[in-house]
Amino acid sequence: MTPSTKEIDFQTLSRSLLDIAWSFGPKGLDSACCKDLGIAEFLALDDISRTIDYPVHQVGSTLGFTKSGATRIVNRLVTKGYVSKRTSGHDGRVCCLDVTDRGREILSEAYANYETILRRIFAGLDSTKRDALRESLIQFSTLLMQEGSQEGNR
Amino acid sequence: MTPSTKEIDFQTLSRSLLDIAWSFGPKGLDSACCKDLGIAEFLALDDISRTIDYPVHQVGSTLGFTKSGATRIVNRLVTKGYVSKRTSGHDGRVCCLDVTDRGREILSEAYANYETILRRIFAGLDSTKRDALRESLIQFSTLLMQEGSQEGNR
DNA sequence: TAAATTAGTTGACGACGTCAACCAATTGTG
DNA sequence: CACAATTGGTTGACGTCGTCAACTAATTTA
Repeated sequence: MTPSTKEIDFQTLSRSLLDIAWSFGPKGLDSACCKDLGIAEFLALDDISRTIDYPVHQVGSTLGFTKSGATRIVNRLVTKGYVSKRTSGHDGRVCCLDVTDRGREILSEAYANYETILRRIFAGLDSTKRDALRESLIQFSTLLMQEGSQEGNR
Repeated sequence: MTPSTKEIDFQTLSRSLLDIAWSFGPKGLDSACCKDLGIAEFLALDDISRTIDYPVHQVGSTLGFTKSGATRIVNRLVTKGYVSKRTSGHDGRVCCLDVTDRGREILSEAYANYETILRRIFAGLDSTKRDALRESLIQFSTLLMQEGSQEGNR
């Protein structure tokens, strides 16, 4: 039986998305761009840098880790000097995370590395195509995040 | 200093791509769609299923693993019954990998799962937008793969 | 023909994240 | 108000994953 065109499209798309994911993973750009940070650590550090009073458990719930796993990730960031901890004034149980200056540097460097590579990837496109592609990727990411949020509410 | 618009765009794009990657990783769709396969195992299984006489070392070089790492991945697929091994007739050192019927079933199920989720993600878009987005994602994946190939040649 | 190279494997081990138990702080209930 | 229940974070034990280095066997090279 020959798959219908529609089915082939979704398989190609799925595989393409998986390839994209793999390319940004530990074997791909993550190791090239993020120095000594795994992708989970990088995302956690980025989130922490954008939010005031970011608690440990938020690392876990945002990225899908257990409390214990969140602690491990946070402790690695602290050990590396990219994040510091302090107790929340509002709740004595809560441990708030702040990005350090060094952490901000690391983030900047990583984003600069990603930019360099993305510019290279887009180099063969005219600016209209490039912008369209960029918008699409951001749109898809937004749709994915929304889908993930809805999944979480089930 | 206020970042220029251009810099913000690449940072947003980078973060979006990382979010996409994370969404397809072990904490995201991979666990939802691929049963007992990690993303590396899934990609290896998919590659093996598309190629005749796929050797173990190809698993390593395609996905960025050492020989040893490739052996581990392959052995896990064999243990799960999704891949079988045989010695190549052309070269007694080489171990050729074949996908089993069970392996094909697993791939089909996983792709069906991805399709279901992608349909849901695209549900709010009209078909023109949907097709454009789909094309863009496949295009970006292709560009990424090409970039990765050039990197490999350096 | 022997040395060098290649394909694949294996033991040891470090990195990562889960589970379960634990402690302390806070919230909820009677 | 006192106590039970819940929440935030940590820690030891442990399983999974992939690397390194050493090894064996097959093939290629000089």
